[in-house]
Amino acid sequence: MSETGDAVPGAATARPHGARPAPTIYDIAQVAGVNPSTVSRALSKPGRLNAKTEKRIQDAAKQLGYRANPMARALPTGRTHTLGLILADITNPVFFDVVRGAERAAANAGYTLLVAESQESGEREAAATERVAPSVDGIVLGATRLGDDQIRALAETKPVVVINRAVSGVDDIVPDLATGIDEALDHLAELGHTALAYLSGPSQSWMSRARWQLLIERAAARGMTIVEIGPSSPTIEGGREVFARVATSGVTAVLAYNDLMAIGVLRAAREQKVDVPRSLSVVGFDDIFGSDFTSPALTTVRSPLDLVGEFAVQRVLDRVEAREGTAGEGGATLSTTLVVRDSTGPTGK
Amino acid sequence: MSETGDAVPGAATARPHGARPAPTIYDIAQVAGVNPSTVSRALSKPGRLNAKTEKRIQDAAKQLGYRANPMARALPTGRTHTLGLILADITNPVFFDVVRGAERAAANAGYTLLVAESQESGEREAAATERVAPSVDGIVLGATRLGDDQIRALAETKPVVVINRAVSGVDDIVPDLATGIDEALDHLAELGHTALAYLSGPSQSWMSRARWQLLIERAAARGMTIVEIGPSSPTIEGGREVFARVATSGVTAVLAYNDLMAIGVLRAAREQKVDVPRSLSVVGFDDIFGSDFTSPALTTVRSPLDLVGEFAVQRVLDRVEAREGTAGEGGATLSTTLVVRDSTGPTGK
DNA sequence: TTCCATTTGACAACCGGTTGCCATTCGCGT
DNA sequence: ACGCGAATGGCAACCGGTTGTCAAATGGAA
Repeated sequence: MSETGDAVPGAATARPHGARPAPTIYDIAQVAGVNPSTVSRALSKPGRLNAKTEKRIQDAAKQLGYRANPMARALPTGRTHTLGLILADITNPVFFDVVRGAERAAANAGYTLLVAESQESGEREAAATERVAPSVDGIVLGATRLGDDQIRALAETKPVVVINRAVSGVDDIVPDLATGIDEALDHLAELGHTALAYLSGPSQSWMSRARWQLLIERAAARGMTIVEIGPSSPTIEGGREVFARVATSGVTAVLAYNDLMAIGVLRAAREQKVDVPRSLSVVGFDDIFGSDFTSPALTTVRSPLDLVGEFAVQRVLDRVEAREGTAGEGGATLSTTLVVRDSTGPTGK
Repeated sequence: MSETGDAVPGAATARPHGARPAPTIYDIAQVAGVNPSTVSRALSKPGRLNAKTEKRIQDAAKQLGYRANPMARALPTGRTHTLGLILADITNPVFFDVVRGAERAAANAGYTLLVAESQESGEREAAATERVAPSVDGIVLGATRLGDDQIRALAETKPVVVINRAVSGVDDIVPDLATGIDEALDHLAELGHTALAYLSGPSQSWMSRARWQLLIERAAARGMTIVEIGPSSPTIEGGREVFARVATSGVTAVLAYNDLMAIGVLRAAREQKVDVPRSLSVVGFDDIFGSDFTSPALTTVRSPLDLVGEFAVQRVLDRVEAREGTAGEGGATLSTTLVVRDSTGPTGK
């Protein structure tokens, strides 16, 4: 007889929060009159057991309000059903959609998302990664400050997918920049622009360099000229600061590394009484939240960031579950597009 | 000698990902020549052991690159060192700072944050909560769709703190609305406004009602009149839709339930050629990211959302660690303030 | 040197599941 | 009615820590 949960001797059940302990498979086993291992099988491998027995167990589980203890399950299996998402800065609007897409994909697969922030610091990021790594099955790294070697080392530990960056030997999800850049250049060409400037972001930014590379290449193909101005801080302030150099560069249109910088340019232009888009066309990248609040509303190259998050999670999951996944294989579905708003217009000439 | 990370002896068992198994206290015990339990004590209760032994063990741990397995630790102790943050909508900019503040507070305390999103659906939220609850020590609930009873039931299971809402019997962190509202009304009064309108959000929104209650009370005290227009969707679209009713209501200033709605009003006003602030002053709530991108830039009542997140986590932690915490006790440090920008001005009269 | 009070650290049980192995039972064909 | 193979479910070990108990070792005092 000896009751299971009640008269536990030494335990004294001095629970932290005074709640009664959650039911376990042992409780269910007792109610259903079977062995705990049978309960485990009934719950995790439907069909393995006699239908009647299985039903009896499931009824008991339901009746007791049973919820499997994830920790207990993770211990022998090594699988936590949790994924880590590590971001340089949660408040950076670029990541909003990434987080949402990732969260959704994870939830759909029955996984939970652990979000950690590195506050733009390499050390903190390393610390955050170390803290998160042991309790997740896989990791999505966004705008990481980690070095290639650190990332590769991590990737040998568990499945890792990098977003918006490429690290040789590590999976990545990067939207296809070419489509959006082509559209943007075509758009500017149509409006008569031939002399462009690129306002580059931080010099270490993989994405800033990638955009710049593609821009020179594609601008050249169209017979347009383009100069790089920067690098500078990828913020509103950064954009504002380089405005003077834009104004004196003689270009009629600028593409900023990101929307924040583009907004900075817009502001500086307004302060200097430079008319956008009449005297200067401005194009951003990312289409972050709020980029249509500005006046003029910002024309920008939109990345499907929610899909980036979603695909990144799917890719990690493919690896975790050892299936030959091809989530988001080929940038086709991850193409970027130009969102034309009011910050671009015909050249003043 | 023996370099740190290199010759880790790992047994190279066929792991899912091919990685060598993480070192355990058993490995350390073997290296240090002691019993595993001794290792456990050396690592978790410094001082309990002979200094020499302790050092030897710690050296071995360092050499092996030991990281405690959180699951294994959580199993006997019941403490996961993880906190759950459940939000209705991660992409709602109002939560950005909450997430950041919460993440920081959690990280500082050595805790990890588990973020889940309910996608504005009560069912999904219940599901998300159920999924998250077993693996966290406490929960912060933001903009929840759960009923009071559900929340109370959850709160009996583990420490719960609700933000931006009050549920009797459950801890909450709500900024002090009065300070900001007083400032806003004083500001409008100074500008000559006497007839105001409040654009209310969803009728079930606790926060929308709370703001409205305070507004009538404080407006009356100043001899101002105020009418409620709404309820409507707390979005840009929602704000735009009620603009017609604002225009015909005869008021000279509106306070919108949140910035998104205020921005909607700004847009509709521009479309209708209504000059803001000359013909109409507009005040928002929250000071979300991007609310200064608009033109005119939005005057808004700012809530210290990062502190809300931070205090909520601290409060949960106080309960989790059973200390008599008083984090954020008294709204003093959580006062709201008016951010005056360009959407408010003297009445046209 | 002897004896006792303290340290120190080993043993083993336990947290709540999972899973390989094996004995039993069942159903079926003949 | 009998024999056989497959279906079923019990047993026990294990995942990696934590912790109560207790014996051994240590040190100090007499």
